[in-house]
Amino acid sequence: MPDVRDGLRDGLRAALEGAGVVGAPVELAIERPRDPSHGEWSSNVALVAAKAARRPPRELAEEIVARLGAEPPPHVVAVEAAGPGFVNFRLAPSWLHEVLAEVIAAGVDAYARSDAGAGRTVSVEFVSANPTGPLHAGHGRWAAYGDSLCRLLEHCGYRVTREFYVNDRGRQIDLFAASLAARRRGAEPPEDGYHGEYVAEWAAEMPDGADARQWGIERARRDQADTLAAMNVAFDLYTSESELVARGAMGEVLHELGSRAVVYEHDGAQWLRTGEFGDSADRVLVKSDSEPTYFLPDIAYHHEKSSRNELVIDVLGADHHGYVPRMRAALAALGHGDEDYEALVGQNVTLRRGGVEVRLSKRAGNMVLVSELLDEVGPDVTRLVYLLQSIDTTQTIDIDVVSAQSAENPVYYLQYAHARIHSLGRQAEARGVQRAPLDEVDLTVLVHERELDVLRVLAGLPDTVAAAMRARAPHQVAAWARELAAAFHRFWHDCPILRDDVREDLRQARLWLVEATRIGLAVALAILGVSAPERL
RNA sequence: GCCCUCGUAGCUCAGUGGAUAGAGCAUCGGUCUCCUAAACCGUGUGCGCAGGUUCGAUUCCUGCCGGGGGCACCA
Repeated sequence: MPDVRDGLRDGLRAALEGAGVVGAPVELAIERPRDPSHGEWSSNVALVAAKAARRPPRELAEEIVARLGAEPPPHVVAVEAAGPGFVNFRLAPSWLHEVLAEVIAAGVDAYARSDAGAGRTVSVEFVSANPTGPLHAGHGRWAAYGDSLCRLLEHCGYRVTREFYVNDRGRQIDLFAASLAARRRGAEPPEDGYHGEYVAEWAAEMPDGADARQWGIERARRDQADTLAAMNVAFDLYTSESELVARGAMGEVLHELGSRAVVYEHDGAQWLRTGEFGDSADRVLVKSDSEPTYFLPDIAYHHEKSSRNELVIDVLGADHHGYVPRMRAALAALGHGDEDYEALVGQNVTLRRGGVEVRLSKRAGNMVLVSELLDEVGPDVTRLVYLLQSIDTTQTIDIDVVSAQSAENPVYYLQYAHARIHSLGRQAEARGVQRAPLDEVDLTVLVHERELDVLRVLAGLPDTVAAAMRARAPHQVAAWARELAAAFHRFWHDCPILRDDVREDLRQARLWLVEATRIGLAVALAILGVSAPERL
């Protein structure tokens, strides 16, 4: 896809050479200045090349400007040296008309795509909630985040497998089964068991003679799968811990580690030398009672994932951050490359209702389920709310605000833009207005600042998507969508389209501008996994 | 005690090694005989504190203070 910066970069390189700066390893950044009065694009060439050139940056900038002025790159109407030595470009609106044509040509399927991933395989594990209960609002964050991250990676040319690991054996399961069985016979669950209301509800559903463990796991998994489906999240691969163990993966990986001489015995237990691979201590693989710790099957699973993927990503909650060094160490001990494993640790979610914080606990009463959020506000709002914020900060979801049918709800701003676009389509149809083919439309009539602002935002989507992918930060796409919505609302307010007093050529160009906006919004929403209503 | 993470406007949050740090909400005041006013326009003494690296730090590093999370032969 053509990029206006290519021409600017070529021009800058030539000017730099003309100025006698040769061979300097210059990181040539061309960015949008924060202050629009500094032009459309700005480069720091002179600042970074000054040292190699042994000249003051401002002076170097002046010379570059003089040389560029003599032979300006495409669309450039003025080049200026500014500040400590920036080179600023002023461009004709034609560069934005080109952007509009590109967006339309690419369409929803192709705009802002890249092949940065080059078809590399990546496994992304997320949610992986224990099959001991429904998904709570905290899990919802990882469901929304993990799935959108996958969409981002796919958009950038990775081959993604969405993975869910089911811890269906071990102590938690024992407790869950015991709790279920106890409720079934009308007794209290064990002290350290599961006391949530759902346990009693599920126990009431349980058929006579059913095995509480097996039935309970299935019940929990079905509940979680329903919730995930309602959130528009679909996993490619569920891996059951007990099946993994049953097929001998645990013994195999233990043998593999043993053959690499990184396992030793101490106090009757078998330890892995994770301390030698960057962890703060060695870890137990097999306890002195011969029972494996949870860690061993986990290693087996990660070994397997690493063997069938070029990159392995785990999405984890903050409470699991301590787990990262040991898994990283175990994978290193198994000979996997350090860069091929990524653990993304996000902060927790808290809920607020009626002005008070609701703690997310598996203990009864105040647990807020994803399914409740879904019931209250629907899947789109639920996902969008999760994705509006970086996972690096603890998120407080105010249920009253999120469920409010008012402007206070941050989701509506975005949805309203979408609804307006579709409303325009309905209006146009009702009035018999049709878009002429793009190559018959004169886009150069788009010179209103509101129109150009929309195009400027649209021009930024490919960069935004690429950056969001690299940063593993889908919320950046959400932020971009809000920017686009804002630009669109302002355009809408100032630039009528269907009104009788609008010239036909301008109307046509604006209709295409709206179509490009629709495409940009659709691309962003697809990455977020959100669909927007066609009317509010 | 050790480790991770966050600290930006009244609130909820974006943001960048650069030139005057943004958006929504809230406040106050404007804008519909006109494609959706859930919109638009105006209204703001904010990067926790102190050092360091850099031509330039809110951004990177160190320390401190404050919030959250974690430190098992539990998972």
